[in-house]
Amino acid sequence: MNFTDFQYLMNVSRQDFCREVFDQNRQTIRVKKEKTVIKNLDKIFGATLKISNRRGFQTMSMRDLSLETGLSLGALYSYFASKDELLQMLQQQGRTITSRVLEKGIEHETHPLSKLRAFIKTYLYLCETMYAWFYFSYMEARNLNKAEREKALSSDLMVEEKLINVLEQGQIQGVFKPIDHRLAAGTINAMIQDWYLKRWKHTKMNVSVDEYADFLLDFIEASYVLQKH
Amino acid sequence: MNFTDFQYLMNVSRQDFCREVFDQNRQTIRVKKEKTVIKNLDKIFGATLKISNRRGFQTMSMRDLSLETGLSLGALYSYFASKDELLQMLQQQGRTITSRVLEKGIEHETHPLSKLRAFIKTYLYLCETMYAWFYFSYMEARNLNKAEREKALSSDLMVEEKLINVLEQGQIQGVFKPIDHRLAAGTINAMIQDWYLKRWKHTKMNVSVDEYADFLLDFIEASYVLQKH
DNA sequence: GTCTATATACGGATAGAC
DNA sequence: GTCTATCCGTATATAGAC
Repeated sequence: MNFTDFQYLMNVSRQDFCREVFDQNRQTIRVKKEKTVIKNLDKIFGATLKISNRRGFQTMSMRDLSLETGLSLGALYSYFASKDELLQMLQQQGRTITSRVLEKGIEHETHPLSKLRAFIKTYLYLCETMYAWFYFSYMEARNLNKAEREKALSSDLMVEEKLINVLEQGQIQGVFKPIDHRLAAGTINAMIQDWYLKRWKHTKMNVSVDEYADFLLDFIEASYVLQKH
Repeated sequence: MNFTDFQYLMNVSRQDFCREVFDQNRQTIRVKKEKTVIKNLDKIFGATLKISNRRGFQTMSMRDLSLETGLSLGALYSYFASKDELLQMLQQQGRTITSRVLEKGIEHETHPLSKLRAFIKTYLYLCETMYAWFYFSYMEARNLNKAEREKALSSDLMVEEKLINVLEQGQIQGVFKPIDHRLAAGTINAMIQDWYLKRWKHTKMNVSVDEYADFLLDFIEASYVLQKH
């Protein structure tokens, strides 16, 4: 699987993303026409990610958002009750997609090494597809209220748990070395997250997501794999 | 070398830190008595890091800072001309120390593998000693003005350049495998930065900085070292 | 050197017209 | 559905007393 295959398989379109948000927030969104809601939510989310990833969510004023989306302040507030709720809508939706796609990405693999490879590629490709969201989510986690912050943390841990399972199963089957799987999963996660955290650097270095994936896999396999298959 | 040795060697005392800031900012700091300045700068920096690392620098109001330091708004503004200048003072000083300590940490090593080990340990120990600053610097880089942001980026790149040099030299001498050193340095940097970026997780996992250092070294050496010495 | 009081601007959010 | 106008709280920064 390469990045093009992934995009075709997953089809994480922005329209679907917005339709789901609409379904889950019908009580707070005062606008009723689906087509209008999807069109404007798409604008709002895009603009929020764009402005926030440059200067931070707190620094983005509602007037900034109004200017960027072309919607007035009043119109914006018919899609969410508060700026904080906008943040929560964005977070929730990203988490749902992440969990769903990661599960889907490894479900058909049986051999530990194939599972590890599929996991890393799927995760990395997902980060690439939704890089603006991942960056946003990482950097704004601090600004969430307690309940939402807990959700963000456990979402990050959930990803690592999936990876720990793959590594543990692999060790039991004699494919991976007996190392500290929690630390291993943590460092692998860190390297993947670096893909979007240092995006400017990777762009400047002219590294594609597939090159980065191959590099990581070689690196990790050289350390963890006991016998090549 | 372990963490205790490092702390003794470097002796990065907060007092020295503040004295240097004072020397470099005599034109903006209106208070003249050195003892007073050092005492209060120490309070101010500590409080800024404490509050900002929980809720972000933008979100921290000058009133918050006043409350936490026990200094009035007026008093605070006799140590810097604006909130933005406070940010710059903090950034500048951390960068200076980082550069100085990293250089010192590897200068006596000659063998590539010893150099790599010394570099990783020194860097990691430095992150541990000044974890609040490193976290702050990473998360607040976006809030800097263009000139200051450039400095922050090039400081991060400087660290990676040092590492690339070590890896390249090692490859020439036949100790390390011929891999992409830029990507390698980047991922190693990412794993080290994860130490402070996910501090809550490492605390919860009860991993010491020495255990983390040993894990990283084993991991990296298993991938990069051609022949063990 | 530090304080209190305040000038001034900008933030999120809402009311009510269209 | 979307707009404009506005309320009201809080932000940074400063002036001037002590």
